[in-house]
Amino acid sequence: MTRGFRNRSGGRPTLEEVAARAGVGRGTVSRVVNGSPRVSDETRAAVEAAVVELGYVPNRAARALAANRADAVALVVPEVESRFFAEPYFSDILRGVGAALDSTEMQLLLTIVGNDRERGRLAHYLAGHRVDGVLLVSVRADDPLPELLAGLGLPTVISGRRSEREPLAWVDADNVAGARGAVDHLMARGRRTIATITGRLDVYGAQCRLDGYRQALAAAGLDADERLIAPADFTEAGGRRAMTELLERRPDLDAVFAASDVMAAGARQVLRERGRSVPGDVALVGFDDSVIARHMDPPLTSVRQPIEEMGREMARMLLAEIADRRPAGTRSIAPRQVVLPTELVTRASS
Amino acid sequence: MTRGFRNRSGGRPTLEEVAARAGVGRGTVSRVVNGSPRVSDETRAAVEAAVVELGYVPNRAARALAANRADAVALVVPEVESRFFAEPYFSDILRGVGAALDSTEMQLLLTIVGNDRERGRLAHYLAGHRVDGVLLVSVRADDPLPELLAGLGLPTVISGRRSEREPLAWVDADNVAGARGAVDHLMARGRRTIATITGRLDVYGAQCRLDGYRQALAAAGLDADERLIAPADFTEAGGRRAMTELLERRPDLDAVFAASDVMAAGARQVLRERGRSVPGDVALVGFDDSVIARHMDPPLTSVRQPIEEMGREMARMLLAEIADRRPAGTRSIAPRQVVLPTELVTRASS
DNA sequence: GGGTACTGTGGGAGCGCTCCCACTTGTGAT
DNA sequence: ATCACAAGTGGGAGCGCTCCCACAGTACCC
Repeated sequence: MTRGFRNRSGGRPTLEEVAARAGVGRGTVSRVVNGSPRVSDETRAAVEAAVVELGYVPNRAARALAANRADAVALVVPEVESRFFAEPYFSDILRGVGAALDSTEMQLLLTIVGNDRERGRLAHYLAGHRVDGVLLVSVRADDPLPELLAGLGLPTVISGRRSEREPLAWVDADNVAGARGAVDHLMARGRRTIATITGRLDVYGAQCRLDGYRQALAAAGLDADERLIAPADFTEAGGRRAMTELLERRPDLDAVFAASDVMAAGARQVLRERGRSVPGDVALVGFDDSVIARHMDPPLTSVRQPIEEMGREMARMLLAEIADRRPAGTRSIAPRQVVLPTELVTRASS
Repeated sequence: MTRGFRNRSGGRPTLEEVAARAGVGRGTVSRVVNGSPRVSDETRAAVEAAVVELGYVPNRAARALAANRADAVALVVPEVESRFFAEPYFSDILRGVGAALDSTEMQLLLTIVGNDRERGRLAHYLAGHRVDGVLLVSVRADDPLPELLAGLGLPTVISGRRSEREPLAWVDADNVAGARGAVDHLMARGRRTIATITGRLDVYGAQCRLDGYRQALAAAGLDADERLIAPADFTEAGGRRAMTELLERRPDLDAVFAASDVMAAGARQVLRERGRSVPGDVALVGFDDSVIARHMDPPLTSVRQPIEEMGREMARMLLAEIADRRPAGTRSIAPRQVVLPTELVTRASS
């Protein structure tokens, strides 16, 4: 069985060969493969048959070169590698992004930038026109990466606003409503003196959670004593410190809303040391619904963020943004902000 | 400031422009950029200056198309996503692979195939000539993936032989020597009745660890009682079961070598229930040096595999293999098998 | 002096696509 | 019948590279 013709790429069929087989021109095959509507049904069927018979798979590089695109997006995580693997947050995001990209020809590049050297490499890399867009996750407020990307003119979607006026396209959980829901839940359980332990208030999300706390109390016409608010920093030690303060200032408190599970864990320790039972004396609610929430004693009521869904949404937005920048676009005015609802997971601590 | 000329790719300079700037031909710039030695020093300097001035970065797609390659390799993990994130093994491998690829133009594609549908997608993807090689990690003996890759003629490196006669290029830890070292250590501590809990013996690595155990005993002229060998399956429950058996068959044993830390943890539980102290009554050694080894009570002596180094070595091998298949190759006869030494991490359990 | 061998260099051809323009038909309005 | 216009199609040009052949220049040997 001799096959006279064989192209360079090891026998892989090209567009041209498919065209010959189907008895049509190159352009037509291209249209079919790319799902253009301007092809008659019979021609389309003939081409599709040829594609299957020959086992044709488009050459990525040729397509990318001709169309001046990369067919790839990067998921950039400005975080040390160890944290990337330690936090379930990232695996959830990755799963969501992966799911959204699954039905696409888009390739996902995972980029973990742990230091400034790697940040420089990434910048150089992106300048080389190797991705069509960037998904930015877990960015600190002072990171120069977003500005850098904006400078390159690369479509970018960020997870979690960095401020109220986030210039980049973003998706975020509804931190305000989540916090409000947590406090409402506490009030519904009959608690009246509800304290809160906040995250670092230079982080926008922490600010939102505090706002939600305030809104809930205000709506219920409850005591809005500032002594019930203890600022911390998202760490366990911070949670301990804040809880200690709170107990000193308002020994009569009967509930605590912590802006993260980790801080709630710190608070729990102090509560135990001081002989306050949970939820008997003090009800406790956290935020994030992380693994530790399930493993605490008693298990912690917590506000769950739809992380995977956030990842999926980010990818969708980015895809839309990329499509919008392409010449022959079905210019769809992609949304540039998406807020996803949170969910209160009730457990024994409240 | 009007710039008369602007190419399609948004002002990114091309080879041609660099050539014009440096006053040389296209070929010469290509040679410089690709590190060919056949360029005079002065020409090279001129070109390099032009590259820097223009901020030239080669267009990946064009290069891939012209050179008929992908400039990317895939790290394929046939495992459900949750396990990928749960096991530190993968993050270590990834770190090693990343390190080896860092100095390269090679892009790393992380592919987690959790089921047969995804396996099919991967096959189609790879058929599309999108990677130059594949790194295969954590493959079960009955997985069809390796054969599939071999069929595609893709350079492939696997971590851990699947059998003694592994046809693919592989890198593996020295399981035999690791096990032997563990048992030697136990003997040096004065133990004489040393049992072992094996992994699934259809896994080649488990077989090797058992061999190492046997070799160590044989070399010392010690009791090679088959009743001291309890087969298990790498799980904690299996470790418990095996330990229970062992205690029934040889209540006089004074040491146990488990072929994984997880099984050692199971054994530890049974030992505690039966009132045997560790290491007082029974010394315990595990394998893998995983997180749980450090967190056990007492901390577990364990055989450490150089996982990150294995990842690095895999990437090196793959790169060499790919280079060997390229036409104008410095045909270097890349090694196709690498065995890396293990290391005994001594802790309080022995 | 003419060969022979290098080293260094320029540039044509071509990789497999997409884009777009030109062309052929078919359809309906005039 | 004529024109206008859409739908459907073929194929040229060109994306930015690499490969390779041709050729100039220099060096060395008989």
